[in-house]
Amino acid sequence: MTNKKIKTIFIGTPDFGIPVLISLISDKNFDILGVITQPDKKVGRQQILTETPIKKIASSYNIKVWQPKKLKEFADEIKKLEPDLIVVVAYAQILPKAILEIPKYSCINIHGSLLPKYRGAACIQAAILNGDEETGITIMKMDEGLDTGPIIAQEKIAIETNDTGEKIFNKLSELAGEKAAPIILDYIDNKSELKPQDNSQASLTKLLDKDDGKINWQKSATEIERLVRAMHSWPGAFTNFNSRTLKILETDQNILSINNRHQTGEVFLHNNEVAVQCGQDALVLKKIKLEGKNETAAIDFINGHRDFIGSILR
RNA sequence: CGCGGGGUAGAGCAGUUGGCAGCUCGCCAGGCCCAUAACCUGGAGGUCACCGGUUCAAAUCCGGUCCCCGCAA
Repeated sequence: MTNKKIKTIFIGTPDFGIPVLISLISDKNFDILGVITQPDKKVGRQQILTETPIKKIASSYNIKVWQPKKLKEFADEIKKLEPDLIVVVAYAQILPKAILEIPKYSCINIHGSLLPKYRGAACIQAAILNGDEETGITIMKMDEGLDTGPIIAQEKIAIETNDTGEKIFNKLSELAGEKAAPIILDYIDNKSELKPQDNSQASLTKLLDKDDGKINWQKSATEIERLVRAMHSWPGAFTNFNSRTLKILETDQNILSINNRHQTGEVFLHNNEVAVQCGQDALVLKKIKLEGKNETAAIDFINGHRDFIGSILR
């Protein structure tokens, strides 16, 4: 074991990396030289300039924060710091070669899928959309590609039938926080075996767009049920009712095998529950939210919107 | 000052030429029925977000405050 502290730079932006950052800060083996995160952005209804979640945490621990617009232009600065290790968790930029070469223990990335499946940004949602029964985190040594580096370790979790994108996000985030430090220490002590990724099994996920949450009722109820869970809580699954955006927050996990009795997208009552006809089978709505209104149980929603039953969602 | 919707009974919503506050569901009581989540009758339940103004009279008009939400980012 090294008797000197490992001089480490942490790079990340959203909440996802917080547990990892905190575990590294708390671990006496690491000396966090500083944190690199995205520049502050205007956020929310009031367009308030807001710090990234990682910046808030770093600041609260009095850790130096840098927010370069382009990482490439910051390579020289990093070099001067002489880091032994760089840990990247969800930064949203690819690290240039000039930076990858700096730390002697290289750059390590923690990714929210079981690579080589679901490289890229929407890895967590992809696992739910595809109906996978498990997902996990991959800790890997970075190379110049997007999530293509050799794997140091993987940790799996099961995807429950009621798991949403947000829940998996949190579970994986916590899992990463627990496992990151010990796995990285093993790696530095040369106790881990690096396995190259099998590129033939690789898949790529693109960054989610708001429109990715738009429901196409032509699809099967099974697919839409997964979409609703995967997109929760951002960007959220939505449809259109009376020219207003209607968010579908939660559906019943049990699909109704009902076909040919209603038009696609038609809302109907079934066993005192609100259902929508899909391209294949039908889906029972549980929680919905109309634009400008609060979250509502679907069955309560119809009390004040008598025309909902029988309407066609588009 | 980014744009926009909203706050009315336990829930979901109507209700602005100012004039006794309504609907659907739920709840309570009774009735019908072999029976019911069905149906009928009756009932309870509101400081109309808050503060101030105009008026004989404000949920409604005017000014201000708080809170919730959609878009955009």
